[in-house]
Amino acid sequence: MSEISKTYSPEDVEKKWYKTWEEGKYFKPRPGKQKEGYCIIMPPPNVTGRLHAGHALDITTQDALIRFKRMKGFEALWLPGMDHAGIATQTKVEELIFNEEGKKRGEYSREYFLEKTWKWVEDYGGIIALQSKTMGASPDWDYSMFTMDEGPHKAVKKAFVDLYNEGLIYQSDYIVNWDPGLQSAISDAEVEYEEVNGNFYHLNYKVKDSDELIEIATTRPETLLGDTAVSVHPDDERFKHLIGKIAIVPLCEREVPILGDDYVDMEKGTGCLKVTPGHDFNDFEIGKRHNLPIINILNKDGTLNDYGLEWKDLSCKEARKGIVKKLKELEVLLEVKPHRHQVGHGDRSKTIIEPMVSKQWFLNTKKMAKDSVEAVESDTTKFYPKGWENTYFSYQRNPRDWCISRQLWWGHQIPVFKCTSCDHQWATEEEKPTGCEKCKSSEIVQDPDVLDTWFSSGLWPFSTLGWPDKEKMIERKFDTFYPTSVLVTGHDIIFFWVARMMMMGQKFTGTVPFPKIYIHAIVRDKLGRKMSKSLNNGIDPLDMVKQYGADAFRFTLAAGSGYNRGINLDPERIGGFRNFVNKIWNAYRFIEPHLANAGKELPEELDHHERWIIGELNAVSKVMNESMEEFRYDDSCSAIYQFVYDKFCSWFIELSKTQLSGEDAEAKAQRATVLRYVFRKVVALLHPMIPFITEELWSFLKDKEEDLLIIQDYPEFSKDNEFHKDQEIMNRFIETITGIRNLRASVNIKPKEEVPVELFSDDEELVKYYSENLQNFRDLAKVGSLKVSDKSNQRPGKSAFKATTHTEIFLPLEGVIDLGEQIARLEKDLKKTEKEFLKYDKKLNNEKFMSNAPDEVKIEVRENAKEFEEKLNSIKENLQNFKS
RNA sequence: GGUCGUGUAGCUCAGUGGGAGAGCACUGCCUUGACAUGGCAGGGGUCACAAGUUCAAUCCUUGUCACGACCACCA
Repeated sequence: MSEISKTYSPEDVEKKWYKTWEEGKYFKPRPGKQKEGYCIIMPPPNVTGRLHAGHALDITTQDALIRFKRMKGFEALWLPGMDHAGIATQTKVEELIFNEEGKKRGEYSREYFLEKTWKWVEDYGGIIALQSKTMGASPDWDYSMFTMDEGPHKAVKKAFVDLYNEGLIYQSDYIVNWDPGLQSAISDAEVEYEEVNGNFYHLNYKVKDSDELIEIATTRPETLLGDTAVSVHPDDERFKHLIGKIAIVPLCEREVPILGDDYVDMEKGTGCLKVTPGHDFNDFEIGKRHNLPIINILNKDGTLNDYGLEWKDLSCKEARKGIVKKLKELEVLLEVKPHRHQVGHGDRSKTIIEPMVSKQWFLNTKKMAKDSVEAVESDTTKFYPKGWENTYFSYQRNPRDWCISRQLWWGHQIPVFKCTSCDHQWATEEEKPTGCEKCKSSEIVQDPDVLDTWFSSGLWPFSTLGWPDKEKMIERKFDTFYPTSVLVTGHDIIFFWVARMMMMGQKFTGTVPFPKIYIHAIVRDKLGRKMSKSLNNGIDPLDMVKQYGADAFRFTLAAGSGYNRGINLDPERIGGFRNFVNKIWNAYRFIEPHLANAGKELPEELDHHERWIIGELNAVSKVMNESMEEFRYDDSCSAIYQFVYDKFCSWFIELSKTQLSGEDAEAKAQRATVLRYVFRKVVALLHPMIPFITEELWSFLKDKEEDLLIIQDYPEFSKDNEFHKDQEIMNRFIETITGIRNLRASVNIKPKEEVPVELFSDDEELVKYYSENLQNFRDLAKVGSLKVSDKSNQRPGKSAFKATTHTEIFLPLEGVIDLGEQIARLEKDLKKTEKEFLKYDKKLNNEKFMSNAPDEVKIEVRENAKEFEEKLNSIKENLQNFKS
């Protein structure tokens, strides 16, 4: 035998099969027996991205699904793509230009920058797609889309113009999260709050024409330069009398009104609030209520502008120091109390966010959000696991208008034009309109801002399928694949992405973009911590693939994926599953020499063991189908693991050895046939999880005319293949063999040494079965001589003895065994069994139980009681016997 | 402050109103003809705590404690 190596080496196998699949166009959707499409849209990774553990899980769960559905006979499309990632990419290219040319934004033209960015995308972008291939991802790469491609760009324009003309997109001066690093507005969702150490500064503001002072607490003293009011609660007895008077803001000596406003919390701070509508969200609202002027004290880069007085051009942080010093000198500053509070940071830039008023584009999402909530409430779209609905609802039930404009260059430029001669402003899908639609002037300019990246992401499920271009929709089979079948993603982007797709999908296609949403876990390190650069606890998927093979890594991720929220990934576990993959390899090595002997079809007449393994195979097929359908990869993996390892390798292969090396040619051929049959099903069942080794083994197992495993039928459950009786007997047989082995070990019999065994049972079928399978006892438990009889017969004397609920097992080894030890062991067992028996017996004697419990429970308890009574009696009698 | 979630074997985690499970780790024995990335056998848990519902609670209810995620607030 063998050219086949003793251990499986993944590297060459993986390369070979990926190439074969890709070149053979096996990832292309092809119509199958289901006559239906099945489509998963891959969450498009950032064009700047590198494969990390989260992607690996994303890929594994989606790829397993798409491979499963492909084998089930669906026209399966996994549509890959790439996101232009406005902020991330812009930042990267700006850095590049700065490093190469020492120039900053504003020192080169928009055209130059975009040229550079496209070049960057071409040269370095999309590495992640190549990396995905090492994981065995099977999307149809020919279908791939980039969010900046012409198709999605047209979709973005169409969507924008429609929403604009409907009045849902509007432009407004409003307070937004301003990222001074990016010099752009960002959406609420892109702000992350971090706790930092700060201070409460207590300041005294003078009240005009009075000796009174009003004490105010603030964490940001520098913003007083933008104060346009002081506010107290209208019912606050302490300050009520000040309402209507004028306060004087220190430093700038600005006279501002003292207001009464319900928003003020009497309990907080000093009960007096300085109002800075230009730089605080709540103050902005107060300002609106009282028609206060808005003063912007900041430049776009976060430094102070002319309102900054002597601190002009300093950053807020710098200015604060100077201002505090000055306030102290002026004796305005009363005290400084340390205070921990949350400060917003840009999720990409990590710079401190300044609330700032500026002119931005907003999308009113109220109606769309409501529709998207209803779709989930009515189960038109279902979350798996269901709990994530709450997260989704919490965002969608209180939608704030979405700030969709970004002061960046990389992205979809807002398709709004303005006429410089008549001031008319309009949105159009035309890329380069020639003149004003009203006055026909050719003096027109396009809005310089670009759209939030998530705007184009929201259209992704249908823009990738050709929408809104009728011809493209036919070409890309919109009708077959939309709505898509399921969305698979992590919970961190339920709001960013899932909610937006739900809104846009319903808005523009009239239907939800997917009926199911599977939210997978977040990958963490083995201690449950998030993977991060600072902890240096990241696990590189490429490393894992290299070390253990893609299959083992995939199986580990799948086995850890169900309805859980986190996967704690420990490389040691991958090692464990690498061993499993190797086990499969070696199971094949065992079967291989017998393949030539094997028939194609399962024989008509199966023997007991064969019926048993077919029955177990049937059962595991059922579990696999059901669990995959519900995204319970964990259940799928443990079911197939157990079947392969335990049922197939430990028992069926072991039971087949004697047969296969025997003289009976017919029996040999039959067993070879069954082994081949079962193993072909096993690799098919496993293929979605571990595609590489299964494809490799299939190439040895398949008939010449058969195609690759990737498009073979997935094994199905069949009523004809249920063999409950054989499973029951086999389970008892396994218990008996284990019992014999246990006894051997307990009296230190060497593994090679044969022992005599006597079995007693009142189960006639079992007695018959034991008698007909003497050879199996020899093979599996080194039984030299076996005596089987019913319990009416005389038991042997001093022996190693064990009772099961159905069989008494004796190893008559007088002289070898230590009787005292045996008795001690039996007494321990007796106690345990007694306890178990009493548990059931007590119930049977409990009137309330007997009158309340359902019949099937009573029957079961009665049976259990009987079984344990039998075991109990066996132990008691024989113990007595040994003692006498 | 709110929402959701978690607490089961040394570790990582499944699970069920009626007999406590898996993988890894651990112990002992085995260089057995597929596999030492292996085989056989084994030890180990008051199912966080308390009360309640029930004939029956690890599972349902309430409370307590601990932990986590997200959201909001933050003068």
